[in-house]
Amino acid sequence: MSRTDKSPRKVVVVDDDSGFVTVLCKRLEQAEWQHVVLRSMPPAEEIAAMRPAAIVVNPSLLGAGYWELLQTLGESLGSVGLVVCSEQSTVAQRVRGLRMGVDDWIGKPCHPEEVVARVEAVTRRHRRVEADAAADAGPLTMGELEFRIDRYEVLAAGRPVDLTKREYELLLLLARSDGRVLPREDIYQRVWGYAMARGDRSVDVFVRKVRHKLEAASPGWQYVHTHFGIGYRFDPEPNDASATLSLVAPAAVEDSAVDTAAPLVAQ
Amino acid sequence: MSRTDKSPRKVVVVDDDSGFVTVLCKRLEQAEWQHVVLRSMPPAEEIAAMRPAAIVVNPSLLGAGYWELLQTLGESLGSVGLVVCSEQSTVAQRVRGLRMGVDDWIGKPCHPEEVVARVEAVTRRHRRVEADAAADAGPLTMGELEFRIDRYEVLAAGRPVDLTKREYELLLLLARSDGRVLPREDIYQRVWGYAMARGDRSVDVFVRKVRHKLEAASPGWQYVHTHFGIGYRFDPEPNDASATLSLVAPAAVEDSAVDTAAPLVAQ
DNA sequence: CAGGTTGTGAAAAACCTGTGAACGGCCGTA
DNA sequence: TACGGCCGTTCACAGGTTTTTCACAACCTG
Repeated sequence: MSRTDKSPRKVVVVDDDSGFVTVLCKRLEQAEWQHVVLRSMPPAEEIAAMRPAAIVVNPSLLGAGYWELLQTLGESLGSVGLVVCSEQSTVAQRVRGLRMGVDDWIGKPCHPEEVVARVEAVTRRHRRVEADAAADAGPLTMGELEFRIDRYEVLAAGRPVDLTKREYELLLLLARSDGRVLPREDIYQRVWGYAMARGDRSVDVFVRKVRHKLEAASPGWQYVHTHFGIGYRFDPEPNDASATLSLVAPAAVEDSAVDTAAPLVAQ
Repeated sequence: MSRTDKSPRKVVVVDDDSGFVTVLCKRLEQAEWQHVVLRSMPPAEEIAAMRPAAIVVNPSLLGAGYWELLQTLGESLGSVGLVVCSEQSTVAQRVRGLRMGVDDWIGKPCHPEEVVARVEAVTRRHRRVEADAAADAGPLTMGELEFRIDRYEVLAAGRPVDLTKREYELLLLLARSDGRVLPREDIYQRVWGYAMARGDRSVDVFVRKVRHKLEAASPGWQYVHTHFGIGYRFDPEPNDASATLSLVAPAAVEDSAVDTAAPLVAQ
């Protein structure tokens, strides 16, 4: 599958290793990638606003909130490829990063050509429609909720909802998934950063806590929906009479149409 | 009846380095991956038939047709993740491989945990791309049915059909098989994830449930057809009016036979 | 018509999720 | 150092839902 040239490929490089950056940029130009170089880490939304196909980031610039930032990046970027290029790293760090949403992790020293190739591998087959991505610039609002991502806070009808960090991360992950059903394992993997053990109920418990707080802060709305045997889905729904009825109606399927020729069903 | 199979994730490992394979398998088990180990490279179709989420391959087993094979793999596998795990490699080899469709290239020695994490990263990305593609391409519709894959949901004439996970998977499998007859054993294997025991009637029972729900949600259509002695086939067919009416008012059959041209599509 | 196959309904078994509460680690304060 | 509050984890149980299993009826095919 050949590239569509009409949509210019763009990559954001976040690194302050100027030697590396210089060489990498040269290669990127040869490979016809637009590139933006940042010497320090801006908020994730700012990067998202540039709509790159991928990001190459040196985690040493992420400072204290290292993992949180990686995670935020992974979540908020959606289909944007996330490549980490670090000075040195342990297996454990790489594993954790990969589990939290990093698409590829390269250790320096590395050949810039390989970085380009890995960026391309990560972005291959991505042809995201520009239109629907345009939404995430401002503060994200859904139902009565408003997410202030830069402040780690959620407002319900204007009042702050008091969420712990995990609760916030869980809710944000769900909310950003645009109505998709997220399997428990995926949720765990992305919020906790490592694989979920069999029988772990943490996700359920946190969903309960989040639901409880949301119900208190924004009564009359249902946000988190359960998909039996799979996981959860975020979708703000005002609950009123009609919603109640729709829960009853499907049960009535027992119905008449099936009575075709069943006279013998004694009992 | 050990019901251990919770996650249908499967990975095929093609390598003859038994030490490595042993350790890797242990990790895969911990991470709850089904895995198949092959000591030599079978034809690509054979691998595709196993429907893994990813393949880990040691390119030294590819023999002469090295690159061709990698390419063939990359192409024929479609959405299957392709991870190369090689003894040693040059930058040029890795770059070439990545450009040809390899999703990640790991050099030995490597920590098996990292291999697992990379496999997971690759499959996660693939799933994400697929979900995006599904969302972009619009939902799959057949007859009155509309499949919303990212929501694990089926709509009949616009209204959601309340299917359980298995029911949904069964229906989706049938619907995707594009009119082919699927033997019971195949259906079972692909939906349940392991071989069907002799005399097991689960598939029949679920076909019945699905039929019942579809009949309630989309009357006037037949979707699942029985092939005696073999299995089932999906094919949306509007019932003609005579059949429908004969259940209710047999006397009117003669008159209504003319209606066959425009059966119940509207609305 | 015989013999295996499939449809059907219902009951039993297995499984999942919601829920409340207890436990232990962590941290800031007294 | 002791104390108390906050958080995340774990557990057990209740209440539902789903899946499996069974027995029998209806059906197809040769």
